[in-house]
Order: sequence, then structure tokens, then C-alpha cells
Amino acid sequence: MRQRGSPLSEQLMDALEERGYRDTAPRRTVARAIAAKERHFAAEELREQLPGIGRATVYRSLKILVEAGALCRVLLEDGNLHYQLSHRGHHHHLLCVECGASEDLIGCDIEDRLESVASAHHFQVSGHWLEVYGRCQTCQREQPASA
Amino acid sequence: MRQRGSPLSEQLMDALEERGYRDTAPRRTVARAIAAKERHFAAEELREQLPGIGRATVYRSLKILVEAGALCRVLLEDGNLHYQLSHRGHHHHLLCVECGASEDLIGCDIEDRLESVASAHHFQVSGHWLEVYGRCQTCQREQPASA
DNA sequence: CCCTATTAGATACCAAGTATCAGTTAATAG
DNA sequence: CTATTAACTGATACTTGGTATCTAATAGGG
Repeated sequence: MRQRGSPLSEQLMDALEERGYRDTAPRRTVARAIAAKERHFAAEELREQLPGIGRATVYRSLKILVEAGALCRVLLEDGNLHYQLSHRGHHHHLLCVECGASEDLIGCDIEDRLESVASAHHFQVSGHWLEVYGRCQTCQREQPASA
Repeated sequence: MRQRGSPLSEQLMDALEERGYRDTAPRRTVARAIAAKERHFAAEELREQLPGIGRATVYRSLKILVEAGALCRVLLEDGNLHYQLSHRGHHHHLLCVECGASEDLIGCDIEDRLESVASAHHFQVSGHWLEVYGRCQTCQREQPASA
């Protein structure tokens, strides 16, 4: 009697199965919990929600989901690391510091600029990490000027 | 009999005193240890080097030095957070994944590009975090092609 | 040389992991 | 449909990074 999950959680499971990981009940439970998230979340927050799942299992699931590209890690402005569903491959986030919403930064040429700036330093770029913090359109409308 | 420190460690102490922090022996010890670092370092690494200093004091010192702008935090590719001396205000790092060297990224217009890309998303940028990983010139010369 | 706010260090705690390991289970081979 | 076994789970303990709390010590101004 396998629990069905949302299409989103099925996608997470698929990503794991593509990588050769087994389809297990605890992983399905974790996948469903993640799929239900509307925002980025802390590892501990997820674990608290799943008291029936072992601590190690939750963290292991997060790890392999990130490796599988189904989940991505986001660095908050305060230095905390959160997780959220990942749709594309490599991308960046516009993180709203007020409501916590996150928008993917696409169609940007940041990589190209990085490349050219780095080459001026005779540096061979192999990767980078970029997070952008600010206020989303919705929050700007709600509080036009400052907070 | 106050221990003298290097000019660099004196700079760290000055940064603290400017902010109203007191000149204490433990802080001088921490400042000297940091000033002697040639690379970015982990908090725990620093603490191990200073068995005579309390754990909380080491972490507190790191925190206030970051706040004072004398130290900056660098995010390694593996997600670990390290610290290193900071010279300028806001800047980014070119981190060599081979030797751990770090170069400051200056004279770049990344900020401008971010601003324009974000405004296309109707996003009001207030801050960002950027780290660039790759190989420095020295490591490229030593191992011309791959590793 | 006092006075007191700041600081130090001990301790305990929390968050985010990782390592180990005995016991369980998924998937496959027969 | 059962047996096999590699993968997985969950408990536990440990590590790193960091904060909170508290008592004792001390810097530095008056």
C-alpha cells in the first residue's frame, strides 16, 4: 500500500531513481514534505515535521536530492543554509528578505562577465556561488518606501 | 607587559577599539593568530591553535571582527564557511580550489549588472553574496592542463 | 586606586551535518 | 514466489560552528 504523492514529489522520487537510488517509504515521506513546501526551508525545520523519520535519513535524503539536482541549497543573508526545489540546472536566486519568496534569476549574463573579469586576473573559473537579496515586487507594493 | 603584535594584528585591534571594544589580552592573542594566517581559515582551526582561549571568546572575537569589517567570511565550494583578513569594504573573492589562495575581485561591474538584471524582474536589490571558484595563475602554471 | 560596565571562560545548548553499525527492506535473480 | 544481498534505516555518538547564560575577572575612566 504505497502512499501516493503529488506530481512534484513523484518528480523528486524519479530524480532519485534515475540515479540508482531505491524507492523507499522514508524517502517518499521526505519527498512529499519537501514538495509541499512553498518556500525555502531549513533542514531542521523539515526534520521536526517528520518525527517518524530518523535524523540521519532526513539529512541523507537532502544530500542526495541536492546531488541529483532536484533540490538546491540557498544561502540566506544571515549565513544560514536553506533548501528549495530546483527546476533548472545552474541558476541563481533573487531572495526576498521580507517575505522569503525566491525567484530564479534567468536570462542573465553574469557568468560571462565573471569569466572576463576573472581572466583579467589570470584566473581560470570553474564555478561560483551567487545569491541576491532584496525586496520582491509584491513586498515593494505593500510597503512602497521603507519598512 | 602587553604582548606586542605585528602591524597587522595591531590593525585588527585598532578596528575593535574604533568600535569601542576593549583592548584585552585574549583579543590580542586571537588577533595575532589571525594576522599570522596566510589563507582563509575555519573557526575551529583557529580555536585549536589557541587552547588557552575560551571557545566562546574565540567565536565572539571572530564575530566582532567581521562586524568591524576587519575580517570577512568566505564561503568555500563545499559549503564550509571560512574567515580571512579583509582589506577593502565590499568585495568578492577568487578562490583557488587547489591551493586555497584567495584574490580579491576588484574593478568589476558585477554589481551594475546585477542591478539591471534584477530590475528586469522588478526586484529591489539590497545585497548579494558572490564567490568565484577556480584555479589561480600559479596553479595553472604548475599543472598546465588538468589535475 | 576605585568603580562598574565589559569581558572571559565554563558550561550547556542548538543547528547542521557526518560516521558507524546492527537490523531491515527493496529489487532482482532464480 | 522465495531467496539473496546490496542498499537503506534509524539509533547513537561525534564534529563543527555558533549562541545563551552565568560567575568571576579586568579594563579603563573618574
